[in-house]
Amino acid sequence: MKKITIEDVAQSAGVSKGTVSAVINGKNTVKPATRDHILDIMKELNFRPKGVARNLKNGNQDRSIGVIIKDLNYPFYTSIASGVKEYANTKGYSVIVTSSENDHEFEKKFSHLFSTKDIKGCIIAPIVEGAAEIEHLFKLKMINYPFVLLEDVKGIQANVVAIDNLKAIKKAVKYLIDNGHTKIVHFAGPPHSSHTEERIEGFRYAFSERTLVFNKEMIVSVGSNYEEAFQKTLEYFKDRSKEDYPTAIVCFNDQQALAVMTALKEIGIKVPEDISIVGNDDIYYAKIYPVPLTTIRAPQHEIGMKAAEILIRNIEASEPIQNERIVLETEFVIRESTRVLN
Amino acid sequence: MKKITIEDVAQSAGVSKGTVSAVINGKNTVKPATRDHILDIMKELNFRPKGVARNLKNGNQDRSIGVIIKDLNYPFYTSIASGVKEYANTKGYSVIVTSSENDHEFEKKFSHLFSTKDIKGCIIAPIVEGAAEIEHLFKLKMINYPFVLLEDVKGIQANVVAIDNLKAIKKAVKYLIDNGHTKIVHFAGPPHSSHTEERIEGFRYAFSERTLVFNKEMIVSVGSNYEEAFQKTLEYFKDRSKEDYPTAIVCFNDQQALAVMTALKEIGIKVPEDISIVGNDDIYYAKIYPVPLTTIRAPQHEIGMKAAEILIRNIEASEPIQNERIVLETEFVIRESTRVLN
DNA sequence: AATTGGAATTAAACCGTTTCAATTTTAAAG
DNA sequence: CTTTAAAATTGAAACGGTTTAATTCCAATT
Repeated sequence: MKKITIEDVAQSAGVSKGTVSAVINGKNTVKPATRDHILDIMKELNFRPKGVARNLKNGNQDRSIGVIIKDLNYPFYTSIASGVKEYANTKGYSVIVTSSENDHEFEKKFSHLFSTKDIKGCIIAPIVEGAAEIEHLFKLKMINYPFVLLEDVKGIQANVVAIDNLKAIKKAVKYLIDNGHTKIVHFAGPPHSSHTEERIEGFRYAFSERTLVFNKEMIVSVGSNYEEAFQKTLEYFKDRSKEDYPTAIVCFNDQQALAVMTALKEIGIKVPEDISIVGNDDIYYAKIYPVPLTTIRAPQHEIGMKAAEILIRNIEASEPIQNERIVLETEFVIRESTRVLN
Repeated sequence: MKKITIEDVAQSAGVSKGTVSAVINGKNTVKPATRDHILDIMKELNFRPKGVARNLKNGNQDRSIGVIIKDLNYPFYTSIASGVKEYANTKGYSVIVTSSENDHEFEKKFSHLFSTKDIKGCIIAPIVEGAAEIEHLFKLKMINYPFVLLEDVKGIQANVVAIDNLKAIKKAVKYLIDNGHTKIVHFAGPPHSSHTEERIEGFRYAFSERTLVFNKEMIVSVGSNYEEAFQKTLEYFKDRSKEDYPTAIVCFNDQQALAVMTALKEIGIKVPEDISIVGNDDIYYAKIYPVPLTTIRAPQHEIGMKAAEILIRNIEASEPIQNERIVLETEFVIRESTRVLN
């Protein structure tokens, strides 16, 4: 089954390629009768002009950039994407977004897809695992394809717009310590993620800066997936006597926090009376959680705006790329899921 | 500032285009010294190979489809997109999503973008306004570009995967009527949207089927934007005596319902004790609203799956498109924001 | 019937890569 | 120093449209 080309249509209709092209592009130079005839043939042959070829000659004018996020359904990421969109639109760029679903293969596929489809550049929330594969990023660099990372990736120098996770968690933990919490626990994110690592580090540092002892039972691997976090929370409390309950749990992110709180409710533990909960991200819905969530706000919109700004500057520069690295501040937002103990 | 081509690089490096091409594509036939030299020149000239041209020759293999939703931050749409993704992935298609932000220009732009970038087909949540502009859809039809609409659009015959809004609302309203609610009001969506219209119709029909009188004060235009809905709700209750309060409000969607409930809380009206609230869509967060929301569940995931299925079937068919129209059922989910009065 | 000019159509050049058969270079072997 | 095979490189064709200058068509006018 051969691909139908404009040549086939032209031949079949007994006209030249140019005329068919004129019809496709809605030019008004074609006689109505001819036009209709060509349209008929196009339909009959199921002719689908190849976009790529159409763009080659004129060098398509519409500018667009891509965003690769990790989860289309986690508001944290869509908020970032909205930020990107807002800035990009002011500069006349369209933005298209894709989700890697935390699958490395997808990240690779999409970065290739973008660079290959005349998307002028892209913003990537990279999947940073143990032995991170980064060839695809090197490939982008080779062809001078502009991109911005939303997280540091070891082994590659690139534009980065990130947040200071370490500092953020540290602030939250210190707040808890300073307000009388004695048994604080961190429910950590998915293993091998740099976010997870950074947050654990921040947690430790808070203890050391308050000259308190840290021990590794304070870190519980719970993940960020809702179901998983829910189950792991249940497990955690299952064989634990009341005296061993933590007074506060610092969660990996707001999604996990929701799972944790739901699980706690199920087993009759009250938030914040029995246990205080701190989230991370401050997604849109955190404030309307059954117990409004105390959390660490990442400036999602700003992250997106800033990344877009850098990206577009790179796209429009004629000189080779000068990498930038920007770290945005977080804000500790106190709501009702934490309480003061002293 | 002329665009740098592979020719320029070749010339500058003193080799042929073929060799440069080999370097770009990581072929191992190039002598390391040559390779490095070419790489240097590429960097120096800031050469960015044009994706479009790269794809022309081999007819790019990776298949992808696009989704145009209306709002990246409304979970209803991202859930649909996830459904699309799930099905598409099983068939080896990548999916990229864009948001029109309810702006017709964007919808037009994106549909053009997709058809022009070798995205094999697309799924559109169309903006259906009064005098809907649909030329862009006709353009797609002309070039036999496969697409699926998530809502009927008057004046065009196309693939459609929709839900029966009318029936859904009717069911909800009848439930309220049958459970003793006497003063029911509908907070309608944005004007000129077919969803808005259908829901108003459903509301009327419920009354007529219960042989009750309907009057148009029962319909209040509130919109779906959070801020707007919040304000309009405040206004609605401002100069109204308690006796004139409705016993139940049927909301346009869950986002609006949240705004309404938040506004009610602010002015001291209790849900569901004073007023019952029914949402629409059943977005992920509806069940964790401060008062878990009674709502009409649209099978978001299934909508996406089905649309993807039809789209991909169309993409892969060699015959001209046979339009399909599928209407999915909704489900009335009773939670805690409504109460029985008799 | 010849002329004219605008409308419709054509043919060829062009866009910027990749591909691949043909050629040249290189290194190893005789 | 040849020969040979393998490695590296070249150059032209190809991809499938769009563009535009040149040409043909056709109806109106002389």
